[in-house]
Amino acid sequence: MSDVLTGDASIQEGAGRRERSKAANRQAILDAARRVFAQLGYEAASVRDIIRGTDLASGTFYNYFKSKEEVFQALADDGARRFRPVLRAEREKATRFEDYIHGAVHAYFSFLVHEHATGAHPIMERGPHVRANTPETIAVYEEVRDGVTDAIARGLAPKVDPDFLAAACIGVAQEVGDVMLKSKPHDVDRAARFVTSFILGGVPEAAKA
Amino acid sequence: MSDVLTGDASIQEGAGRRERSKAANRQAILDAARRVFAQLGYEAASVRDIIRGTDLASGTFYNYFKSKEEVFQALADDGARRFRPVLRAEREKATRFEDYIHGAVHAYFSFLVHEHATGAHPIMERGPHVRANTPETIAVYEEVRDGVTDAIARGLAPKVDPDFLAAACIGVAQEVGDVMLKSKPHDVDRAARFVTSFILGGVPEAAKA
DNA sequence: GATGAAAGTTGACGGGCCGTCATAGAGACG
DNA sequence: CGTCTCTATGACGGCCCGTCAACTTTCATC
Repeated sequence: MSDVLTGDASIQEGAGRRERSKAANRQAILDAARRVFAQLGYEAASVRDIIRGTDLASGTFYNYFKSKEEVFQALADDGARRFRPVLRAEREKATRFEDYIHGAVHAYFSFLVHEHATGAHPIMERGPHVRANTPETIAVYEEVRDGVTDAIARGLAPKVDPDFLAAACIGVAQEVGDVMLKSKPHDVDRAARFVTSFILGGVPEAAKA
Repeated sequence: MSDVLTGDASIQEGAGRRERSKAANRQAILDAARRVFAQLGYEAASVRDIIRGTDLASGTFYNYFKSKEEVFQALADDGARRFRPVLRAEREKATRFEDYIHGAVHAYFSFLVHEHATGAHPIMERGPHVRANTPETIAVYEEVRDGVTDAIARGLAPKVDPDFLAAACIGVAQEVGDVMLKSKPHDVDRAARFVTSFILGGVPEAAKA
């Protein structure tokens, strides 16, 4: 039930009727938004489309979110918020740099496949592709950067510009992740091995430059 | 005048009045769109905003483009169309894999900095980040994949899944490119060295996996 | 040049979505 | 039960969308 990967954000039951309904409405909007974004794509979707996916009135939407963009960010934020602890756990679990990278990459790809299955699919095929830059998203970026900074400080990895390295790791993971999602069946292990090796090979070379 | 980097697409003069005006209008719309997207961001921009940036009437817009998205794609397409030959030239010029990678990466970063200076700046800071998937964009992707496939075939690089490798290269270049653009002054050489080393280190390792 | 067809431009129009707001209704609390 | 507060509602003015009939410009032909 409390699987980190699910976004159900199980509604807290111990509270007044008021608060429960509030949480339920918010969640209803988020759920509808996920469906609508998946179906029409972010661009084409309208606030009205989202609200029509619930049993709420149009005005109610604005009690919860300022705009379509804010809903999207909330969804992205949710994802990042669920994923970051996973990443951090990998960092703390690992004693070797290789284990950290592989753990993190593998976790990311598993996460990707899971989200992909949860109806986020068509959004990637349709129109301009859209990526959020929310606090939690940024936090994930920073978690990665801290991870590598930490590894360098502990002498597990050679001295490299952490900003570049974090960017490089994220870039490889994102793009290879996309390729993996486009080919079926999704071979998480193969992709993770590729990316891990690629990064681990790249780091010492980058350190020399 | 015929600098590959400029998007002026110098209007052909040897043609009827009709065609010249058509080309001029199209270009006017594209120019206005570039300005408007840069100023307001892609999301916030409206077709009306774009057309107001020209001396044309609203209806005229639709003689040239179906939608805001199509203009955006045309801009992306233009960029990709100008950049692809540069990439191909690097591929044909290079005799060693390292030279190809470095040439390509360096060219890409130079291109990035140039575009960045041409008012594409604020678009990256504002709202959800948007990336196109146009024929020419895809062609660039394929050019990269062909480049690495070719290198592998000629024995310049170890045997690796070309799709993964192309994705990895593009991912690293894109993300590190973003980081480079965010830090001033833009140190193209440093970023290019980093990415080149990273990739060249990663490839042989990835080949083992 | 004069002329008619073809191509292109224009801005007004119906329709839809936006975000707001006055109103109504549903909890909370004594 | 009364009252107060908080939330939901949907109608409203305003803006943008994409279309289209009317108009203007270009071009081929005589």
